[in-house]
Order: sequence, then structure tokens, then C-alpha cells
Amino acid sequence: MHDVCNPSFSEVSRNIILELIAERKAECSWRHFRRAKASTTCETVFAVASVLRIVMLGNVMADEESAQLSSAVARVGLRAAFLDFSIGDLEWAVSEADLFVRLVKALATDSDCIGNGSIATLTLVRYLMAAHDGFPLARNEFRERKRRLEAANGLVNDLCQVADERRAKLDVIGALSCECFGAPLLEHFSLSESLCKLGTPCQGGELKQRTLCLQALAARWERVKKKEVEHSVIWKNLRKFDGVPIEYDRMTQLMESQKRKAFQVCETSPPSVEMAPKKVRKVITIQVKKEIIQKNEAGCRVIDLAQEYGVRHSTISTILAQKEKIMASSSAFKGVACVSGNRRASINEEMEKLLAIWINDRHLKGDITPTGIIMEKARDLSSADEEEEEGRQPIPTTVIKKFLKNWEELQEFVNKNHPEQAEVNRAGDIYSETAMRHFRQLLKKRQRQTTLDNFFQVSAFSKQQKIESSGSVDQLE
DNA sequence: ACGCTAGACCATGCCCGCAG
DNA sequence: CTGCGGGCATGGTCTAGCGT
Repeated sequence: MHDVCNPSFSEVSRNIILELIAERKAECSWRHFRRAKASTTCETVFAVASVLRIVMLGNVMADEESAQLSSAVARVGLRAAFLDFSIGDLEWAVSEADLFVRLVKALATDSDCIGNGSIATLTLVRYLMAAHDGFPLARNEFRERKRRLEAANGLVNDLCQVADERRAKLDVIGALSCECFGAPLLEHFSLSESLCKLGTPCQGGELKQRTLCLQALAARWERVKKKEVEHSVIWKNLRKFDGVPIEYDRMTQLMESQKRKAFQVCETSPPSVEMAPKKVRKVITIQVKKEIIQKNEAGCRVIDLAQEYGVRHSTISTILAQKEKIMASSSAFKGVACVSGNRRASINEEMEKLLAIWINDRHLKGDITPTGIIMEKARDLSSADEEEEEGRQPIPTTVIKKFLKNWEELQEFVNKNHPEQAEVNRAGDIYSETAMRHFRQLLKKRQRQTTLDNFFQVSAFSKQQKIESSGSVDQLE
């Protein structure tokens, strides 16, 4: 660790830093930087300068960049590499050099800069920001995160294979940017604009103006992000990746699942928070539930069943609590994954049974039943069920017919004799639509059901006849 | 097509009773 | 007291239905 009192430091490091930032013509950043150098260490100053270079030039991990950095280190006689600076020094430097941090933040959120940069860039900036925001990371943790983020870089490449390359990469980097800064990526803000707005000397009211500019940019991002579903998908998955590695297939599956949802508010929790893998809700079918109930009745313990079926013990308890309901229910279609608990299930079960009987009957007759006809039949049966669902006393068909006839007569009478026919017609149409339609449909359904019943009776009768006739033939033989 | 809502139900965490 | 089995309350997720 070198002391700042080293008389040669100021001039040498200033030159180096100016050299480093010359490419981007951001000399002004030195002025910000200078405020922090007075009592800090050489290593810290150099480290911050290195970060500045990384942020501005993009990819520190390239061999060429590393060589330049080593050269710079050699020239000022510092042994410290940029990854080896002390966290205490960095914290101090960052807290003192708030303007510098703002600059780094602004530059690092620029899409051109980040887009050309590496994950390592973000890692280092993240390190800066973590220290600045009060979440200092232990060195080992920092390195572990760096390792993970580099692995995440591989994930970026995978994503690029399944999505638009630049888009996906920017999305991931944007997500990483969120994670690094707790602030979003300003993806449409070019580097030159950043430098123009933020790279000039920051003094007095101008600083305030620039702060407002940053806030405006943040607001701009807020508008952009709401339209970007993929951002949240990749963001969330990157968070998961940073916590617990997830398989690529699993991730794409999650992406498909989450694309259906609206964009959720970008999370801004501290970067050290690790996310658990997204849980997947399993659906236990009626068949499986029945198996569970039967095994339990045979003496199998709840805990064993839970282990066997890979569910929580309380889930088994819940199933057992609903034992009667589950056992009473049935799926007319063997092998069909009839989802238990679906609120439509109970309504549909009866309909399924009737439908199965009907289809079986047609199969026995050698008919091939088209899907459309099956669906139509299902609708009919379902309608009949709904009528019973109401729980009211069924209205006799004759009463409905009489009622409808009376209504038609009433309409006819009013139309003939009322002075304001237009108004009456309008009111009559509304009433007919809202009240009378129900009874007309009810009558129609019953007529269909009667036809079906007749059909079943005829079928059953013909089958019975067939059986009897074949039996008599057997007897004769 | 999309968003909202209600209902169903699995997952989680906490609590209680019981046996050793 | 401790560990285990089971129940209960609550939250999260999914799906169907409905309105716009």
C-alpha cells in the first residue's frame, strides 16, 4: 500500500489517468477524481482510475487491456492489481468521491459502453457501488460473484442462440446493470451523450442540473422497461443464476412461462440477496389422489406418502381430508388427466360420464364420431347439467311453453294497440332479450335432451334385441 | 387479445399432541 | 425435552370466466 504523500504520485497518476481517459475525451473526470485523491492511497486512486478506464473503454479482461494496465502499474511503481485493492480504501474513496461515483454510474449505464464491455466491468462497478451503497462485499465474496458473473457471460451466449443476439445480450447486461447498481440500464442513451451531459466539469448548480438529468434518465428507463417483458424474465433468471445455477432447459421453460405475464416492477433488493429457484406448482390428478387415499387406508403413513409422491406432508393431509369428495368423484375417461380440484371438474364429471356413454354407444354401433359432434354433444349435456346446478325446482315444460305463448300474445296485443309502438318495441326487445331468452333456451335444451333420451332408449332397446336374438340363435345352435 | 377476478389447491410455516 | 406426525392458516400459482 503506497502513501498518497509520495511526491511523485500526484503528477504520475494524474498523467496516467489522463492518458487512460484521453480516448474518450473525458478529461473532466479527473477533476472529480482529484477531490478524492488528497488523502487516499495510491492503490485506491489507481484502482478507481482503473475502474474508470474499464467503464469507459469497455473490456478490461482483454489481454491488450491487461497489458496496458500492468504497464501503468509498473510505471507508477505500484504492486497492486486492480482486483487487489483494499476494500476499506475503496469504501473511503467512493464515499469521498461521490461525484466520481455518479460519473461511473452514468457511464456504466450507457448501453454502448456496457454493450461492448464485459461482465467484469460490471463486476467492478458493482463492487464500487456495493461499497458506496453500504453493502461492502468481502473479497472472497466479491471474487465468487465475479466468477458467477463470468459464468453468466456464458449464459448470455446461450440466450443469444435462441433470441435476437444483440437484443438478448443487452437485456442480460441490462439486468446485470440493475443488479450492480440497483438502478436500471439507460439503454438508449449513447456514450457521447453521456459524456456530453456528465463528462464536463461538475460545479455548483451544474451538478444539480446533472443530477436532475440522471433522474430524468431513470424516469425514461421506467417507461422503457414497462414495455419489455423479456427484461423481467432475464432479470429474474439471472438473479436465480447468481444464487443457484439453473439448467438452460429450465431457464427457457421459465422464460416461456413468464412471458405470459405482464412485466413486473424491477426488483431493487441488495445484490447480496440470493433468490431461490422458482417453484413449480404440481397438479395431482384424481387417479393419483385415489391411489394416495387407498394407500393411506392400507396403513401407509402420511409422511411416507409425501416422500413417495414428492409432495409436502400437508398436501397429503389435505387430500386425505377431502377423501370422501375425491372418492365420490370419477373420471369417465380412463387415462385422461382429469385435474382434481378444478372447479369445473365437478360440473363436468357428470357431463363426461354421459358423453362417454354416448360415444361408447356410437362405437358399439361402429360409428366414427367426429370431434365437432362430440363437442356439440358435450355442450348440450353441459347445458343440461347447468340447469340442474341451479338447485331450483324444475319448471315443467308445458308451463314454459304456455308462458312463452302468452308472452307472444301479449307482445302482439301491445304492438297492435299501444300508441307509441317504437318505444314499446324497444322496451319489449330488451325484456325479451334479458328475461324471456332464458326460458326459450331452456325449452330448446330440453327438446334436444328428449331427442337424445329417445336415441339412447332406442339404442339400448336395439342392443337388448341383438343380445336376445344372438342368445336365441345360440340356443338354436 | 388482453386484463381482471374468483375459485381451487399446492406449498410453506407454524403449532399441537404424543411417544420415547 | 426432543423428535415425529398431523392439522391449520396463509400465500402463491394456475385456470376459467367475463368484460372491454
